[in-house]
Amino acid sequence: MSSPQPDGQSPLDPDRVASIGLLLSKLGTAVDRRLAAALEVVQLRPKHLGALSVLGGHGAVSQQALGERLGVDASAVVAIVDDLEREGLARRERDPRDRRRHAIQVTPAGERVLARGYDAAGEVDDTMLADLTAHEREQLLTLLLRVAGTDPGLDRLIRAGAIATPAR
Amino acid sequence: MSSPQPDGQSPLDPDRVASIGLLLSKLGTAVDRRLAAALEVVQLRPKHLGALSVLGGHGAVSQQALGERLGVDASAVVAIVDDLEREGLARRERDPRDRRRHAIQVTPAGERVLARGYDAAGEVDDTMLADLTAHEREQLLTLLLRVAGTDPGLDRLIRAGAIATPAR
DNA sequence: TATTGTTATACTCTATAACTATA
DNA sequence: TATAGTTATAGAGTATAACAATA
Repeated sequence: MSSPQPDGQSPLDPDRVASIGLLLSKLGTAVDRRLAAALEVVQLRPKHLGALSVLGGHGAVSQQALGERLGVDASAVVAIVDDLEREGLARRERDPRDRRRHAIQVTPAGERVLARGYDAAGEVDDTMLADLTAHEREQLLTLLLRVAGTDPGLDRLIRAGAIATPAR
Repeated sequence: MSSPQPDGQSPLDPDRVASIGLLLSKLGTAVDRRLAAALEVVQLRPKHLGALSVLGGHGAVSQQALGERLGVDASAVVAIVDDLEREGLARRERDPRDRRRHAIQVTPAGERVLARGYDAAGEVDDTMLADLTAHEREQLLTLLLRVAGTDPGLDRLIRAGAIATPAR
């Protein structure tokens, strides 16, 4: 093995420097895996949590609007809402003022599942951020939000509430 | 348009708190998209850059070892090495001491493409981290590395060199 | 004509199981 | 028997185009 560093410092080759982008990419997939596992108890997938999260709170939303906020294609929204409706977590209702539109409503059951989904996301945070102090978490969040702000799609997603959970 | 916020400028609801995990997940996919786009000029996909990065420097590596370090399945390694070999970026050679094993070697062309891949990753970093000072980048990297350290698979990946690029 | 939702399709990525050749 | 590599296959995610209903 290569010589390890004394404390939590990185054992990276000093001639090389880490790419934060590559690290974010790998961290993202690791989080996805953990999140998917944590959501299994609620029989939800990450995309459903994202959709419920954006829908929750905001009254009725069209599928078009939901897709824009989530940054996913309209055809993908159909599949997601199909799933939510089949599980009784959301309802499609025709918008009487524009009968092309569906107004998606989260059901009370959907709100309850959403709350449990938030718990699952909180567990993932607590597990992965266990070594960080509250101050460090705050620092990390602030920096990540600033990075996300440089990406219009991410910015929209965040403003739409896709990463917000109720204060605990 | 009966949303509580007047326009798209709404900050986060004070009654809700952002999940760093959810944010990391979304950031990861955003980075993936940008990285994939930046790598198109080299006709490389992110997974190929990851493989070349782990292979580069470490002489000959078996596909088994490569898969473990990348955290991907052996069958996926076959496809990746197939791609690299077809493009002349790596070679499979039988290990004479155990003829079941392949020793994967990066070719000089592979090293050149790897260098350009690193450039692409650097561009993604520079774009997404443009608003951060050098000190803040350092802070962010340190925090992210500590978070990654809590995940055995990520830790292995990082130690194998999957996120390292040459110092610039 | 344009827009909303829908369906069909295709391509990528990932994971699993079965097969082969070597050990 | 066990291991390294390979192949086939199935599932989920994502993106595009074509279509029906409605505006």
